[in-house]
Amino acid sequence: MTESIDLKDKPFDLRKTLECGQTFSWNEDEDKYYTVRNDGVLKVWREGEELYYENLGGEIDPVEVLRLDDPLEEIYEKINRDEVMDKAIVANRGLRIVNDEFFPCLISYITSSQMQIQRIKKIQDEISERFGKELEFDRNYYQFPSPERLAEVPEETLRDMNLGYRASYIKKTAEMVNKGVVEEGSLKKIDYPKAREELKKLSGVGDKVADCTLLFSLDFLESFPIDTWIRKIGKEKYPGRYSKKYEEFSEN
DNA sequence: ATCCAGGATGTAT
DNA sequence: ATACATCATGGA
Repeated sequence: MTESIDLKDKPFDLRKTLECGQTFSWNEDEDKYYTVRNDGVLKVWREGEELYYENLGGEIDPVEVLRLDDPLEEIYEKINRDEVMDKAIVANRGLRIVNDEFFPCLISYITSSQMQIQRIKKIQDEISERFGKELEFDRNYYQFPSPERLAEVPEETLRDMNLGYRASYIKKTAEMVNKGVVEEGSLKKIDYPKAREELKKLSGVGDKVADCTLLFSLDFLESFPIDTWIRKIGKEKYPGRYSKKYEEFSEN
């Protein structure tokens, strides 16, 4: 059954949101985007001021996973403090922070170290197709594998997927999450600094990967990940606020 | 051929 | 605490 959401007075750019590189859990097929969660698939597409969506085998709420209720206009007003921010807002209007699943999000950002976005996406898809559960609806879909499943994949197999030195990080982290060393439910109950320290116990998880995981899958909107680009732009545009120390720069 | 891409880790200051 | 080399691999 197809349903729809009215996007009038609600800035939302579907393509920018799903292809800017914040999430690696969405794919495009026949002009519709889809994502797999649990045993279901959510498809979304836009026509004019309507966002249409369809659930297959589950009930995934697009408002939740695409954060459609975030008050973007209010946020724009609040952060529009200079010319630089104004340009950024205009150029990326309608780009929303997504709400991803914890484990796939975590693994994708461990993969992301020194990689290009399209490669991260490719590897994320390969992991799902090779190790994830297959779902059959109008066609075949693949879940991202559970921690339990990914933990039993040999490191050598991961290396064969051109993950390089990240193979051991992923292997170890999958094992740790599977053993419950770090647990999603617990992370959501503690505050940002503590959750961040917990995540950094995982192999291959440092400041940046921890912040991305916290922001995109655990609702910690106070997280401000600093990648090479943000660092570069920070140096250029905000020399006064810039700091070599990750946390200090992030807070400014 | 050389450099860089959504960084993290181990080791030496 | 901070600086540096090192870690695989693909693409420009």
